[in-house]
Amino acid sequence: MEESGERISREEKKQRSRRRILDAARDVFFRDGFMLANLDEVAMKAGVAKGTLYRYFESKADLYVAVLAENGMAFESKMQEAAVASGPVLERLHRIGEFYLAHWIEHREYFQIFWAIDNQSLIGGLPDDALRDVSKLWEGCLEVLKGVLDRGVADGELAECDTWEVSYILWTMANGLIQSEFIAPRKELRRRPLQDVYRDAIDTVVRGLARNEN
Amino acid sequence: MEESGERISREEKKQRSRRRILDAARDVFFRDGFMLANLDEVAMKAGVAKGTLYRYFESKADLYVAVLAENGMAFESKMQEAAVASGPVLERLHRIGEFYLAHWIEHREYFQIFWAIDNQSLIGGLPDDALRDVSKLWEGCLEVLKGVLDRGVADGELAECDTWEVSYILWTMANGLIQSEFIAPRKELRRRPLQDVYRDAIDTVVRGLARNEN
Amino acid sequence: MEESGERISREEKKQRSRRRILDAARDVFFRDGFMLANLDEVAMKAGVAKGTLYRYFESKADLYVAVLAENGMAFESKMQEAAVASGPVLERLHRIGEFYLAHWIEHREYFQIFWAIDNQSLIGGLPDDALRDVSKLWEGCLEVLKGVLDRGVADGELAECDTWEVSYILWTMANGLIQSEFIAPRKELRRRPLQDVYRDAIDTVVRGLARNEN
Amino acid sequence: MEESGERISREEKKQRSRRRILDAARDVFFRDGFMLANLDEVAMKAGVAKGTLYRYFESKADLYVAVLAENGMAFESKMQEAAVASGPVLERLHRIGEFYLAHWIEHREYFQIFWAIDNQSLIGGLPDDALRDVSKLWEGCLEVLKGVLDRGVADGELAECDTWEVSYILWTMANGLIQSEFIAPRKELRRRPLQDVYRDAIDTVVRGLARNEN
DNA sequence: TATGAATGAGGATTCATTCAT
DNA sequence: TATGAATGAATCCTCATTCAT
Repeated sequence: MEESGERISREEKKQRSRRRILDAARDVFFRDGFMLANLDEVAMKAGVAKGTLYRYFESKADLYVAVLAENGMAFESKMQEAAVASGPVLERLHRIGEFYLAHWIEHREYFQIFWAIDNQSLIGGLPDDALRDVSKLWEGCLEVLKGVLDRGVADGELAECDTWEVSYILWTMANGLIQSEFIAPRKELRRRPLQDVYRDAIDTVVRGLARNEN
Repeated sequence: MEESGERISREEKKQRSRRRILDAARDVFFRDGFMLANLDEVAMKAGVAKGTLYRYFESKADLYVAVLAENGMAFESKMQEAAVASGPVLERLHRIGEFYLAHWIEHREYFQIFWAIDNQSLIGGLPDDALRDVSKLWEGCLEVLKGVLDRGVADGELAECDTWEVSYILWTMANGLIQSEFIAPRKELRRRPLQDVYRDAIDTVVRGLARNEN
Repeated sequence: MEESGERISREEKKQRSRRRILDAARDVFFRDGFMLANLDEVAMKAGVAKGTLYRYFESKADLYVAVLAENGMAFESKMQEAAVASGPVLERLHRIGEFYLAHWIEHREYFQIFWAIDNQSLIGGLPDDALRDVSKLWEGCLEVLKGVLDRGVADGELAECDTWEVSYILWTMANGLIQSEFIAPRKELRRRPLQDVYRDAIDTVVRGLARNEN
Repeated sequence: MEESGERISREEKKQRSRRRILDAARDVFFRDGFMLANLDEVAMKAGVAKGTLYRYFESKADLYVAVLAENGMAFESKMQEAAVASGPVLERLHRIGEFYLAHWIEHREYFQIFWAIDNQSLIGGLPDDALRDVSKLWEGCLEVLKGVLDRGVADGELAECDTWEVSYILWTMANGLIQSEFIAPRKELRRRPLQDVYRDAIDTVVRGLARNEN
């Protein structure tokens, strides 16, 4: 019992340290960017010694990737949830869109990085794993969308169309909207909530598809 | 006479140096990104001494901004051209879209940077001027689009609609498409030329607007 | 009874741990050298925790010295053996030489270290004890040689000579030969076994002494 | 004129800096060894900034190699000189031996390092070039010795013998003697100058060869 | 005006050692 | 007694910027 209690206590402490390091790293990385981020500060904010970082993460890049991966995993599981629900196609698309925008606007820093991570020239020095993971993340989104559209076409709710391409357009539009949210001056030009704009955009596209059929 | 000739020759020399520095800087910045770019290499490629860089540009960031600004100006003047032309609304939108995609895919590095420049966490250390300039650039695009749509509505070619928002959607869609072009694995999922996809997207949206009206 | 049994078992365990640590340390120290050797790896290879090392050895240097001392003791006892045997001087010198070369070529890493240990500029940070121990080791060799030579002179087998100096030369020659064995490219220049070369060298020197007398 | 004067002054300054860095590096490397040597101290002793070191040498190892190479080159040219001279074989061998011992005892730190450099485990982290250079240096010595012996045999001054092997023995003996000089306690056992011991050793070996022939 | 040598602050990483459990 | 998490000093190297020539 005592032994077990001891072990748990140590393990707990370890987990807490890891957590604090990740949190501190997230703050510093998002404020200063990968290159400018200073591990001294991360350690200080996490309340651990500099060397302790290296017991948990092999390198600065590794720590960065860990920060990103955490969000990626959270995103994926929530995305699956949002997609699983049943209902009419439009409604399902709205729901997915709502989640998608909400998630990335809440975690805007992650979006920026995921979105730009492929552009090696902006970051540089990141391990290839990170790139691959991010690519897969986007691919998953497209597949979810296509699944919904395919179902809609099969059910006769949607006009026949190239579901890959429509997924692509919808996804692309969402990303463009989110990104626009982060470009400071743009916001003033838009008076409606982003989610409403996207909802209308979805409707417009779907209507466009329907009409195309006629 | 001689003095004037000499002065001109000096001025020419200066311009040529500036040109070579900018070209070298562009190459290096785009290959390595702002943070990783090395001014030693820029100087070498430009065929000038390192110290000479500082006679033309105040700092690394200043040089970077100069590189970006050059492209920004070129883009703006060409964008105006593409927009000025007359014709039916759809055709004008197609033309603008074609130019927009073509330009940014040709200058993909600029797009990446313009698109992400406000994300401090990716770059950091850039002067505010750069950010403002880029914002204005995007604003100009939206205004051009809105002008075309307003005209279309006024002429009865287009259904009544919130032209700001439609501009926003169209612009957003284009940006998303371009960005997607740069995410390696995405390309394989799209079998049609990007420009065709965007053309259809425009049509779909416009059709959606028309049908919305009914 | 039980207590005693337990104590023995504990003692045994301790000895086994010590043994495993020394073995692991030897491997790592010889592969990477004192400075580059990593105690993490030593602990891992020994199958104990890092902290445990410090229950057996006070410091990295202390562990290193222990590794060296072990070989030193083995060498000394075998050297005594090789020298004790009787027979004509030449034969005894041959036998000692054979053992000397064989031992150090088998334990080349030890030789390298013993040979260079006083060169602070190569290692550095080692305690003075180590240096003293090694010096004594070499001194012992010289004394053994001198003993044999003195006996040879006393028996009339050898010409009168400065036995210190001849010991010195013979010892020096052996060391040079062994060292040369470890310098990669040298090996190709020598077509005969090292032991044969040394045997001839001994003969040559002894012949030289004899002739000198004449 | 002025321009040229300027250029020389700069060049001079550069050479002086290089010189000071090498000198400081030699002192520190020889006192602390490669691994323990601190470039901060080197810079300080050289009276330059830390970064300046890297304008002259690519890395710590590169600087170390430069220090060694300087001595290597000096040795080689002097060795050639010592060997070129004419005279009876014995006399030439004595002269070479005298130079060899004198040089390495004067530059004892170099000897230690050259001698042990092949033993990666003592140093570690040195570029392969260094190793190759050092090997060549020793090879050169052997070739010089063999040249002299071959000539002696050809002239009938020396008995027929395997000149490779005799070179090897003579060289080996010299190295052993020099090394013994650096093992602290040994020195007290030898009352005659090292050079005299070696001279006698050469004589003994050559006499041994002659007698062997008979 | 152009040069390029010199600068030095700044940061990631390692690892022997300690100590609470 | 054994553990292994935590420590933090130590150090190499980079590179934007300056300034004497």
